[in-house]
Amino acid sequence: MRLYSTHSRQLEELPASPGPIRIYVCGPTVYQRIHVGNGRPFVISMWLRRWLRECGYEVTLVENITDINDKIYDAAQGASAKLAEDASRWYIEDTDDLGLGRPDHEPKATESIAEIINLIEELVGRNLAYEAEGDIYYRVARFAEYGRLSGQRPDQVEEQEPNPRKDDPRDFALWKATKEGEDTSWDSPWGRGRPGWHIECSAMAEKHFGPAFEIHGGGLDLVFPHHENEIAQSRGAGREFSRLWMHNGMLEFTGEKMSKSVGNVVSLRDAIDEWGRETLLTLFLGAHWRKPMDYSQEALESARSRADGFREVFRSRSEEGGSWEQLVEALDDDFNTPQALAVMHEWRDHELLRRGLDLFGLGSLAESDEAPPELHDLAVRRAEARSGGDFDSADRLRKQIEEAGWEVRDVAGETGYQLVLRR
RNA sequence: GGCGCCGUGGCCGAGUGGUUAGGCAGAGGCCUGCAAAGCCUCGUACACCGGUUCAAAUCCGGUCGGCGCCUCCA
Repeated sequence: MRLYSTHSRQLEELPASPGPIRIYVCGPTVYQRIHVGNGRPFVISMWLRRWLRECGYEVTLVENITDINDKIYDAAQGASAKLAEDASRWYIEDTDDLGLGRPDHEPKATESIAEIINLIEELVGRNLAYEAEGDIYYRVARFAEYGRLSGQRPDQVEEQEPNPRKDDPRDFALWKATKEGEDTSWDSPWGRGRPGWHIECSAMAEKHFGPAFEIHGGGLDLVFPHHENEIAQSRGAGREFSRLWMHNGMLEFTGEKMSKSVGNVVSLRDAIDEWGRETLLTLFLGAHWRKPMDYSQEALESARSRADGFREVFRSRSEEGGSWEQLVEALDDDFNTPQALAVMHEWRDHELLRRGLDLFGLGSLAESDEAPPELHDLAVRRAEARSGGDFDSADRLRKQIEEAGWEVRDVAGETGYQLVLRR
């Protein structure tokens, strides 16, 4: 199987299966309900894990929850521990409702403080980091590879607000001394404080995988500085770190990135409640993981129609044709889910299609809806009315059935019928 | 300004040198008491300008446009 890596900017062949594939994905910073865009790396990584296991790999998926962050302090107003805990729970609840299962491990930054401090000490010991008034900063200029992942050259990075504690404006914080208004902090060799934004991922990846692993994932917007800094920390400390970098494209809302800072967000919770998990997953499936994805009314309606189309297949006769190999071909080529979706649309073999949909958590589309007995009574009465030529009664009965949320369809034969739940 | 991704028929979206993508929407037809569903038929698309080639959506160069990142971001 081949996957595109941001680092090499080309497709890379995965080691042959069977073999271990360790995947670390950057999960969300939790300070409110996550939005649909935050759900994309979760969905993609869960699908990828299923597919790699299908291919015979031994996959371990670690997806962190960052529960220490400036945003949390800002949003919590003195109750950051509580907010982080609540928001972590919302995240689990909302992604659970996608029906794709859970990653193998979901470490939290707050549960990895010891590892974080150890790693920082090591970086200080290697003279890659320095202390300044209780803060610890990474010395970017000392790490020759800095900028390799993002293609940024350190001297071209725009200068930010000057921070007098930094030797160099490009240096980034590994540890921040506690400031007023911050209600969560830990002891460290440099006094009370808390980790900077990037160090937790380096520490947690190593905690679960050791010095090297196969795949690191996350949103495209994390390439710089987040992942660049992770590389600086981990490789600076002598670890090989990730071999392949997968960055998923952003969700767009009227041509603009869906982002909390832009304010054009739809929560995953609302999206699931309004459209259902099947429509949402079908929408995700129709966009290649590396490309931007349009989240719009039209796109959702189209996805819903596609999902309904699969339901229809299971309502008609199963027919031979199509092969699993078609799906393998699509997914082995950079995990091309839009191609996989196109392939499945051609399948009329129930068993084959169900297996394909199952892979993406859409096996529920194969399940038929069982109408309540009273609707069957109405449908039978309608069929009788029809065969007796009483079409006024038949139409009235059909309307009654529709009002109950179901659709009655005639099936070959005078009294045959099918009841279908309207969605 | 720097780094990167991308521009395919009404819309979404595969496709990296020659062969049908697929879906959604739409039109016509078959079927049907009428419907619904299904099935059949219908679109000759690849931003623009050059170049390479027997052959280019696909390779090369340029132009225009969109999007992301450049220390809050999935």
